[in-house]
Amino acid sequence: MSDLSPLLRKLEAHGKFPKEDREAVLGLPFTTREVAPATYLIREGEPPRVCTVLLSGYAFRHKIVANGGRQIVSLHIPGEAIDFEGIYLNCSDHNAQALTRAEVATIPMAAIRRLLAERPTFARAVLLDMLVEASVLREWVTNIGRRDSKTRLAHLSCEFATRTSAQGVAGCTYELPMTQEQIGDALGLTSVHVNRSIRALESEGLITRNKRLLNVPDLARLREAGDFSDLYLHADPQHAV
Amino acid sequence: MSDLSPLLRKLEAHGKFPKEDREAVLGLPFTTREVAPATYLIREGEPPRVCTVLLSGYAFRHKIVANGGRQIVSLHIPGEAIDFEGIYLNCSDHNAQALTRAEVATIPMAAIRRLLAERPTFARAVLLDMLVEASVLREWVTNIGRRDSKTRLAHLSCEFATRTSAQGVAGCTYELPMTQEQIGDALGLTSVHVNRSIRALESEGLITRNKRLLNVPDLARLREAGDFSDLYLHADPQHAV
DNA sequence: CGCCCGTTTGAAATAATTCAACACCGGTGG
DNA sequence: CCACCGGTGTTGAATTATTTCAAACGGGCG
Repeated sequence: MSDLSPLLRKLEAHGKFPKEDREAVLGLPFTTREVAPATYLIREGEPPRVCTVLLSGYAFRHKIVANGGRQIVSLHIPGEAIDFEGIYLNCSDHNAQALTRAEVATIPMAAIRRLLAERPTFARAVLLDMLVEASVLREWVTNIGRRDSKTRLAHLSCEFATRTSAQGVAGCTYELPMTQEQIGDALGLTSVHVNRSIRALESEGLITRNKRLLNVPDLARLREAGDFSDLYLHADPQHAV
Repeated sequence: MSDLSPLLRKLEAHGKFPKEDREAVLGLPFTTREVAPATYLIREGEPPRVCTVLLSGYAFRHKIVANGGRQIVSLHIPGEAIDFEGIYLNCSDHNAQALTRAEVATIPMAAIRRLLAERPTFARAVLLDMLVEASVLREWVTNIGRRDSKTRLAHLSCEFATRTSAQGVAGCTYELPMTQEQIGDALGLTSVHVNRSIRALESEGLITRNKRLLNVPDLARLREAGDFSDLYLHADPQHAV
């Protein structure tokens, strides 16, 4: 049986919870289900009644623009709650879909709100999570707005490698479970250009590939190429007060 | 004498505070100062000891990339706190500067944290503010990643018009207090291209200008051109639970 | 085996940048 | 008072990055 421990692990990343908060999180009511790739988890415009947490697998959020284009605005790894905004906002401003086959838990939003009011450490962790999410979004704005395609791609690779390994999901060889079209939608590029950028990084020896299994022989060099600093991820516990 | 009422007004946008929270916010210790345009309010890498609130004037946050480019990641109007992330993160991941001459209040971060622990309505408003900020950032990612220059510019104009008029700062003729270079840095474009896009909007009759004073004769048309929906601003009190 | 989705590649078209020059305007100092 | 100055806005021409369109390829799966 699966439980909410991935969520707890994520929330405790910046500081361990006291016993009561720990138990309160693990004691939240929830149901789980297994979903196929591309299953919608949130739909823009709908009121969120439940909070969805990724227990395993990956997910992404996206928005659609007038000309039909799609922009992926965030990627999510196991342990992450993908709709904390539903806590106080009653209208979703974006969509979310599973990227891979995934196991998700759904928690009634009311239970989350109650915990927020009763358990200060939990409330703190949720706010902290939002602060970090905003920081990541600022970096995405910067990445898309001011870096060329190769740099953008290298940056995204570094971010993914860093986040997954911090959560113990993957090491320096990892699967980037996205099609090139999805990568393009995340970087504000077309899939064709993503393909050319990937091959450029490959030919420079910055990455090697075996279908979607990425290998980064020299992370330092890729970070250099991607203008990547992990400061914005605020993953270092020392960086939280 | 200026006080923190602009901050209170902003925090109360989604729901009035009870008397105690109200007084607690207005009773926060603070100092004010007048700053010139371009004055740095936050520097990347530095630990935030104080929380800076805009009482009047405008400000922006930005990040610098390896090739020297700058990306503006958010704009701020009176009443907004520009570094809530300092609440729990002890290292700034971006810079902030005044856009215009501005009056800013600085509040010791410790006082904010104390209030967060003691006044639930205040804590809720701060979390809500972060949720909305994240939503705006997602829209910026989308705007920069997937819309062409004219649409991007129209969108930014609509956002600015909507946000300022919601705070009672301006109406449908308003000053966009940015140079074309700054607009470019906000949209991921060059100043030259911003200029051409502005003139294109002008020639289509979507905006008229008198130096930096913008006039929008038909907001509905500009919204159409900018693929703008104000849903993501979550300004409607009904949208908050 | 054949089909479908995703990848790869080339060539042409387009959006945006770069570089350069000039106009404008408010402010400052002679 | 005028001349100059620096920052901003405007414009054109050349260049570059990225997109678009189209076609072929490959591999996994029914």
